[in-house]
Amino acid sequence: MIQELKNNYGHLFEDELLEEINSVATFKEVSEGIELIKPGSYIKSMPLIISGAIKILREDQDGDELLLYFLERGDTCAMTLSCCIGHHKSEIKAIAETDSKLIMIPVGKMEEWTAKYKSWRNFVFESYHKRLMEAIETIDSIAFLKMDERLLKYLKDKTKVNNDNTVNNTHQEIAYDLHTSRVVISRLLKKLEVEGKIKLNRNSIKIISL
Amino acid sequence: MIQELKNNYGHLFEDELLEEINSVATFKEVSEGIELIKPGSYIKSMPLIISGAIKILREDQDGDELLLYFLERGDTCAMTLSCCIGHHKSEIKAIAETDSKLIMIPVGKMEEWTAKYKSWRNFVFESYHKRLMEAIETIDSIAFLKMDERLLKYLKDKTKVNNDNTVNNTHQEIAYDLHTSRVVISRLLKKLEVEGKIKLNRNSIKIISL
DNA sequence: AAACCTATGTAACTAATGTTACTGTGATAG
DNA sequence: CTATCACAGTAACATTAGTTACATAGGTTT
Repeated sequence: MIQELKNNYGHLFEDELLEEINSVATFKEVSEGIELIKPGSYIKSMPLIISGAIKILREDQDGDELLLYFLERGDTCAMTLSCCIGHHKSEIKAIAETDSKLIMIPVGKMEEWTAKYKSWRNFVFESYHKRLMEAIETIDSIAFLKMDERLLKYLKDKTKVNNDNTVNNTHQEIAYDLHTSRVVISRLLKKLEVEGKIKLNRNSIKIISL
Repeated sequence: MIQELKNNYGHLFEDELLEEINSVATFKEVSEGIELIKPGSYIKSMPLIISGAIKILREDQDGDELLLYFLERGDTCAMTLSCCIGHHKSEIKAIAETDSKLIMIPVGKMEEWTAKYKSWRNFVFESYHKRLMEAIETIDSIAFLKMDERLLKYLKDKTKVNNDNTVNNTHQEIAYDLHTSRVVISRLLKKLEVEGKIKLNRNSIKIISL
């Protein structure tokens, strides 16, 4: 694990901290589709993402969903941070977007390290900043963009986090993420196909040029 | 200023920190409508809010606006925090919603205090958490609510932060905050009036029961 | 191959929101 | 007093998004 840590977080944390992480953290591999965090649950450890991608969703009372953002290599979950520190319940849902490798840090250490290591504090603050910006970017999308533009942005984001120019999702799955209906997504995707920007297949969408 | 500090932040910070704040911070009074932060600007000091309320807005390229949330007594601006620490530009706009009293803390001290005072760290983390939650609540509103429900929520929030059950805004101003058009707001407000929930006047809306 | 399931395509319709255009009204400056 | 202006009311229409309903296509199971 220490090697994974050094490769991915070596430029951020000093050796002493890397050693500490190595001695208390546990390594975790998750498969695509695994639910990591449920809304309403308490969280006992904080993930550092080594590889893969995690999808962060908001869920309302009726179970309606909305994609907030993706976490990638080098990221951590700001919601988890604040839940841990403030002992709040989780307000979001996290699902492995792809097979992913994580390093799980026990809650107790985090507090300790914010006092002890400047690099850790910076990492935590930077994480909060990034997440707040992602949340605001999501607000921008919903508030200022129309559904066709949101769909385009979604496809772009997907190809980026999956590092694959084929999006392996059904129209229904996309509709859930964007909080709209399957018919709307099918309609707009068809429009994009007619425009030559994508090629539609069963269970997948080949991106040609966005 | 020390008295204002103790009254409003005494339960959060230890005496030593209160003294430090008192010795380096400056007191600032702003009138309703004053723009405190422009998008794109760099920020040199961080506000602790003593009284009043600050409106935080997002602005897109076209100058279209959207209300994100309000800051009140005891709050600080998480965007400012992360801008200061990460030396990013401001991504938001802040306007005094009411006449407000602020204590401005120079950027340099913040970093220092996060190492030195546990209470300060907790305050900063708690602020981030609150702001992230507010941003997500805003996402909920836009994504899951229809315009009439958003308007109701807006009126409720307004009466709360202003501590006044008359909302002193034109329909156009409300339309800007909710990123819609004046006609839409007039239409929905009229509906609320017919339902007996509000009383419309020129430049103001009397809340009867929401 | 028949039966079945899931995903997608599409038409027709409804609902919500946004736009344009015009009217009326209260406040106020000259 | 009246000209002007900002604000609000409302109708008519356009656009976008959501809904219902059904057809078809591809893949799987039996």
